[in-house]
Parts: sequence; structure tokens; C-alpha cells
Amino acid sequence: MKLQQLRYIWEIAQHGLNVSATADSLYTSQPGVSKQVRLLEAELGTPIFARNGKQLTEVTAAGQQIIAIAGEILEKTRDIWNIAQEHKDNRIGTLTLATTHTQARYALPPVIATFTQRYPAIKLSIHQGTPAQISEQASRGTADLAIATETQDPHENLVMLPCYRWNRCVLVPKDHPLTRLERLTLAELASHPIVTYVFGFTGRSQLDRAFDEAGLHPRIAITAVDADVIKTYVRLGLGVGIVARMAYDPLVDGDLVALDAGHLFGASTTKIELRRDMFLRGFMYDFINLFAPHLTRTVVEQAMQLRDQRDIDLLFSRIELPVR
Amino acid sequence: MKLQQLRYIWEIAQHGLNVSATADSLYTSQPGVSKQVRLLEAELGTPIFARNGKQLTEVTAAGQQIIAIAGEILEKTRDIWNIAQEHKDNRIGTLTLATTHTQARYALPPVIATFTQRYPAIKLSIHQGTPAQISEQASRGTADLAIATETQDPHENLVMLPCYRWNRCVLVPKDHPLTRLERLTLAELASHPIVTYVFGFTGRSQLDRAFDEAGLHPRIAITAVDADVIKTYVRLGLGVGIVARMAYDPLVDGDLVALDAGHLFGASTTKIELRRDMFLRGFMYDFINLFAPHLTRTVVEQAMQLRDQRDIDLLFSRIELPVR
DNA sequence: GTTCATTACGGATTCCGTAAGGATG
DNA sequence: CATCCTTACGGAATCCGTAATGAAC
Repeated sequence: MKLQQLRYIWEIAQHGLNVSATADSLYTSQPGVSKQVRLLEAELGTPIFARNGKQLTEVTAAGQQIIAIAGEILEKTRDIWNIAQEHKDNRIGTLTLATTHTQARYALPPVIATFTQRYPAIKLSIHQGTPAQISEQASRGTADLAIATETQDPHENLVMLPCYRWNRCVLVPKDHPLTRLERLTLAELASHPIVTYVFGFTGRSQLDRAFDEAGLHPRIAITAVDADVIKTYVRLGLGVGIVARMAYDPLVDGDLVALDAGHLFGASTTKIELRRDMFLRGFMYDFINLFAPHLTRTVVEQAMQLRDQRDIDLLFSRIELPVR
Repeated sequence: MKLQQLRYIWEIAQHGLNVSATADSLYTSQPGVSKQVRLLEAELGTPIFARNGKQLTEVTAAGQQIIAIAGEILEKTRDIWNIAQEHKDNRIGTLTLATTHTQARYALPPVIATFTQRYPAIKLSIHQGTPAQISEQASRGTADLAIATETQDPHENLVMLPCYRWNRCVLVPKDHPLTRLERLTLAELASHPIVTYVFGFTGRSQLDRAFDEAGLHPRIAITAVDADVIKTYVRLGLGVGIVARMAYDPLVDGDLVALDAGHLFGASTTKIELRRDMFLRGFMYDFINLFAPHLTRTVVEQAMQLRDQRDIDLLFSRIELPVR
């Protein structure tokens, strides 16, 4: 059994059992990959992939278990690399973030500016995706950290650290009837067509819940994954926008009015997700701390040692999160 | 980075940084091991071992972290092997038990008789040791299961499953004054010199606690790790023995009298310890089930999925354990 | 002087690429 | 017929053993 063989079978599984594509992605030859797989299967004495003739058609029962463990082993080799790099020179390395549009566009820029200034030799790479995708990336070790607000069903091996709470605002054109109200209500809001996030993004589910609990069923005219698209359609007069307050920038969005909606929907919480047992490099702790000042190295280490997310939530229940 | 290199550094750490001894234990040449270590260090760019001239003197900070992870990786490769074997033929394989004298001598024999009959092709190997040693073995993956009563400070990565409760008895020669008592008391017992287990073995700490709480300080004349030695000294008249009741065998120990002491010390619990994330083969579930009938495969799987030993204890608090 | 790790070196093995072959849809 | 996996084969790299070297206790 060799690490490379484990890497091969894992990558083949990730590439839909296509050995050629896998070989390409690993910058090696297809027969080489194929051969190592056969060798591993021969050594273990049991097939990992089921074949129809020469095509790989599915993963055997044994294969599924083996590939899962192979993935864990590969994560740990990455940890070893990180440890070695950290001790060699803690200023160089790579930080891979997986995050959503909202974070990347509105929350992260100042943090990243400071971070890159402090660590000019750290290569930063940001993977944008859906909340489900970025959780997946953190879980698989493709990304070091995931940053998002919505998490449908949390992965077993991820720790979630609350970073900040934020409120929504309602975006309307300057002369919109809603601007003449003393205080915005859910009922008033529901009488207009809504432009907001698609389900699963940026606290959308919390928004639905608020309307539901009030027995209101507003018409959702348009849904988008990011605030910029939402603003565009608000400008076209297709509805009133509901976005994260931080997405409203007076300088750029002077033609729109932002009406506070914090009292209507309650605050949402943005979280950092990371693998429970991963090795965090010094600059990673620093990045987390820059993003969420209450998440000091000590606090993060403490949280990661807890085995149960409930214990972690308990740990943070005492801490006052910043509100944006 | 190769699996073999990880195995080498891990084994070197286990062998007190002696490369020659490590090479011998791995049935390979010493220069080969040495070279692979240097290659790994070169690849990672950071030393794993500190050297004084050519001697390995200590493990670097990076090395400690790396070796720890290497150990976890090696455990997972064993899991892969087990999975493959299980799918190849679930009747062949190896079961490695780590246990104490008391279990091996009195509790395990009938279980093992049944087990070997059911699985004639499973190689069974039993490592005897102190409770601390056998926990260590389970934790390190040197043994599949550890079976013991006392566990000083439980390892992080071990799950402990309660198997049965047992009581003590007092062994005395046939004509001993204690035999004339209606009902044995702690005070009476404490007035005689005691022969029992050394601290850390077979529920000894619970025994001490009972005397302490009664404000008694009996003279402990002789301590041993196993009941057979204890019986020997009781026969020599050096004191009264306190042993697990199951250690008294009327057939062999007819010259001694066993006085029930369950009401004096309360019951102790014998537990199976196993790595939380290990892959258990079918026959391993079966062995556990034979040893403790309430530990069915479903129950064991359930317990292993719990992240916190407290949750496991909770799970079993409802179950009535057999008493021996 | 003994123990122990590194370096040197040669033979065997393994790895990995290209090219050809055969199966699938 | 295009895609895709396997087999065949040769050159390169790696591995692993023995022997020699040198440092530490």
C-alpha cells in the first residue's frame, strides 16, 4: 500500500470513476494510474472498483469504506506538510478560503487587505461557491477554512465558530412608498414584490421563517445569489430588495435607500467552518482572529478540542458577538 | 512522502530513537531506515529528529507533531487492511487482545473457547499487561481491543464499553477466625493483614476507597498483580486475601474458604476499550458480543459514534449489566 | 573499544512514460 | 468511431542490501 495509490483511488472517486480525467488532473499518465489501482487491489485482495469489461462502473462496498479512509489519510498528509512548513518558515505558505459571494464581496476585503500586508509571502486563494459546496471543501480538506452564514446540514468533521451577527436592510428606489413610512413592518413589506437571495444563501431561510411566522406570503419576484444582482433589479423597479446591511454602500448605492430591517427578521450569524482535527498554521489563527477578534488562538484551540458542536455553541453562548 | 517513511519515523520514536533497533524490528537494514528518514526530512524541509553528531538525541517540536499524525495514518492503513480482509473472507484474520491477568485467567477462557470454535481460522493473540499498558496498546492500534477493570486516565481516542460488574470475596484458610462470623464487616476485615492486588489492578482503588471512607487503615501485607499469587500467600497464612469472586474456584481452591464481600466494597465494572474511529471486523463485533451479551453490534456502533465518553456512559446507564 | 548513524556503491526492483490492443456505447 | 481502460515494453529513478567510514559514549 502506497500513499500514491490511496491518492489515485480517492481522486478517481472524485472524478466520477474516469481514470483518464483523473490522470490528467494529476499530471500523469493514464496507464500509470490504472496500474497502481490494480496493484492496490491485488495487494488488498479485494476489488475497490467494479468494472463492466474495462470501464469502471461503480465503487464496491469495500471500496467505499477504503476510499473514505484514504481521504482521511490524505488530509493528514496535508497536515504534516503544514506542520513542516510552519516550522520551516511561518511566514510562507498557502491559505485557501472557501466562501460565498456576500463574504468575499463585503466582509472579507478589509480583513484580507490587512492579512496580505502582514503576511506578504502567504499565497491566498479564495474558492467561491454555494454554502453546501464550501462546507464540502472544508470537510474534504480542499480548503482550509469555510466562511458562510447558512449551513444546511453540518458535516460531522467540521467545527463551526460564530464570527459576527448581522442584520438586513430593505433596498428601495429613492421615491418608493416604503420610504414614507415611520417604521417598516413585515405586512407593509410583504405587500410589495421581493427581490432577495435564493434559498440556501446568506440567511435566506431566516427571512422565510419571519414571514411564515407572521402568516405572510409575499411574492418573491426574483432571487439571486448575490446582493449586486439584487440591487440591479431593485433599480429596474422589479421589487424591493432585502439584503445584508453590509451590502449597502452609500457611496456606490446613493440612488437607493436602505431601510433598517433588523427589527423584522432578527440577526443572522456568520461562521467559520474548519476540520475538527486539522493542523492550523500560525497565520491561519491570525486570519481567523482578524476576521473575528473574539476568536483568539486560545479560544479556537479550546473549541476545536470539544468533540461536540453543542459544547462549542455553549462555549460561545457567553460571548457577545459583534453586530454589523 | 511515503507511508514507509512515516512508519520508519514512528517506529524510531517508539524505539527510543535507536535506528539500529528499529531496523531490526522491521526486518530491514539500518542504513535503509536512516536514509529514508533523511529523505523525508529533506522533502519536508525541516528536521524531525535532533542529532548530536550522528546520534539521534531527541525529537524536534515539528517531529513530535508529525510523528503523532504519522501514527494516526498508520492506524488508518491498518483499518484499510481490515476492511479489505473482511470483504475478502470474513472468517480469516487476526484478533489482538490486550488484557490483564484477571481477565485472561478467569473471565476470558470460556469466551475464547466459543470464539475459536466459531472462527477456527482467526488467529488470536493476547497481550498481557498492566491496565495502563493495555490501554496504551488499544490507543496505539497495537491491539484491537483492551479489556480491563481499572483505567487511570482514559486515552482521548478510546471508547469504553462496560461489560459486566463483579464483586469481591475474602479468601481465608478453612479454620480462620473470620469464618466464624455471622456477617463480615469492614472493621473485622481490617483487623487482619491483607493480601490483595497492587494499586492500579483489578479494582484495587475501589477497595482502598471503601476502607478510607470507613476510616480504617488495614495493614496491606502483600500485594500482587494476580489472584494466583494472592492465594499462595493466603495459604502460607500471611494474611487474608481479597480477590475478585470469579477468581475463587471451589474445585482447585477447596482448601480455602471464600467469604462474600460484595456488601463491603460494592461492585466494580470491567470494560472493553477500543479506538473510537477504528474499523471493527465482523468477528470483532462477535467477540465483544460473546464477552458481553448486551453489547450487540448495533449498540457498539451506536456507542462508537458518540463523541463524548459522557454520552456513552449515559447510553449504558439504562442497561442492567450482568453481575459475576 | 563498542555502539551507532552516515556515506558509498551495485544489483534488483519499481515506477512511469509511450505505444499498441481491445472493449463499450 | 470515439472514448476509455488494459497490456506491453523500455528507460529512468528508486530502493535496499553490504561494506566502509566516522562520530559518540
